[in-house]
Amino acid sequence: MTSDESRETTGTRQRRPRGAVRDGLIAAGVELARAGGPDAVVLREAARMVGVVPNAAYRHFADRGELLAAVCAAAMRELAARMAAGTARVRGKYGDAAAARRRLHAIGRAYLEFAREQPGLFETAFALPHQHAYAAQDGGATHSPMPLDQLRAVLDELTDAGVLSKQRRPGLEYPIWSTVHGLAVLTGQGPLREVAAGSRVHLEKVTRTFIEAGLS
Amino acid sequence: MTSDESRETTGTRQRRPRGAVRDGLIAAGVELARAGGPDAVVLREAARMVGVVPNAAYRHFADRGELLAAVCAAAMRELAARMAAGTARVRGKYGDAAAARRRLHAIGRAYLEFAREQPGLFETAFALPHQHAYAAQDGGATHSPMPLDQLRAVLDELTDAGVLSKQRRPGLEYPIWSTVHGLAVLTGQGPLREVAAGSRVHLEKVTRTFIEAGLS
DNA sequence: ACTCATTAGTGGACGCTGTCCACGTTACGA
DNA sequence: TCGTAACGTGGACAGCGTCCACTAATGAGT
Repeated sequence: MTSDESRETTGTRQRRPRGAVRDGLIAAGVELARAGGPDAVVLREAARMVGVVPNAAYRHFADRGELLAAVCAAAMRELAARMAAGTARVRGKYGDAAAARRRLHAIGRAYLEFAREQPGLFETAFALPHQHAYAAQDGGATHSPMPLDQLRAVLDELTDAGVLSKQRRPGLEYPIWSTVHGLAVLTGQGPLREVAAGSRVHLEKVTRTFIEAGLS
Repeated sequence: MTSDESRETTGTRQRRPRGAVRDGLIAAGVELARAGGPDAVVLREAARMVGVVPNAAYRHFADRGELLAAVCAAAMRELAARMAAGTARVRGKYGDAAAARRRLHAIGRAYLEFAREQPGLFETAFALPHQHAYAAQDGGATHSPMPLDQLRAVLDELTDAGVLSKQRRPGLEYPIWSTVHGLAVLTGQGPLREVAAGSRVHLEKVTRTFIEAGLS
């Protein structure tokens, strides 16, 4: 009604600034994933949200899988940021045993919180299509380290603090990550989803005790 | 070529025995899931494999989700059967500490083996749509207990054998299941999928040590 | 400043999917 | 035996991912 004259004939309606459509598609995809998981990232809908015709997306992504890969990377970054924020809130300088323990707990708590509050994004973060590698698209912004690296850092600190013996340290990040991730998945969309509704704190406490037992 | 006369007009080509179409659709869905995970369970393709028109499926399932739910249940049953077979192979009578430990190990090993050898079915087993409950369709065949129940039984045996103290026992099935499931997911389709290719046995050994530490 | 190749967006189409409706046929209980 | 409910069919629709041909804006090189 206001200005319908700009696209009188055919061709381009109006050109967005450099990379705006690409970023917009990813942002739209993130919102779709937030609401409905990776399957909800539908190319046509994302294009609609950006205000562009579906085919325009093919100028920026080879196919839907490539768009989804970018959305997955963004979701993973949001998870990493959440974890980093969680550990940053813990006071106590590096090497203090109690503080290091609290940081490990904070990492796990942030992980589970994210999985619970943003189930769609959490699922999407791990739904990277097998074909499309991460593409390491560094947009200039400085990101938080990946979950595995953050966990490694805390475990190294626990070793330096003497809480964790050097003998037990190697490779310990894998079973610990597995435990927390498994709990997130099983209680999120998995078979424990009703169990978790009633006794979430109990599950978390048991898991925490279990992990701490695995340290020694 | 042989007998094309049976469906000269319109209507039913030929009627299958009672429940054959339903069972066939589930079986076809299982094969699709085996090859490509839950997203590969496409209603029309399953109907095609059974040799029936797509709409026939709607006489047996309300929608695709309900078919998928049945396929998920079948996949979960196959996983449970695999685990039961794994523990059944372990010799030693109930209450023997060493045998109980071996049974716990066998359960976890079977779980990870199934996830690795049948990634599509494994993913599908945990892809139960949120709307459709399990529907507990007991076809008369006797099934193995669900994974959680099998794990509980072994942990109870470990308690009876004195390996696991009664104090640590309550709720321990959850973190242990989480650990094994998390490892399966992360090394299967997750971020550890290349890591696992080279050092699978190492990951499993570290995880086993971690779980055994959590018992005491 | 003007040209011109590259880039970015449009319009239309195709095949595939899940799902609905109306119809005909078969089987089974009354 | 008959009628009714269960079962399978045919045709249709909208939405999806993707391909092709076309056009308008952009920016580099002269």
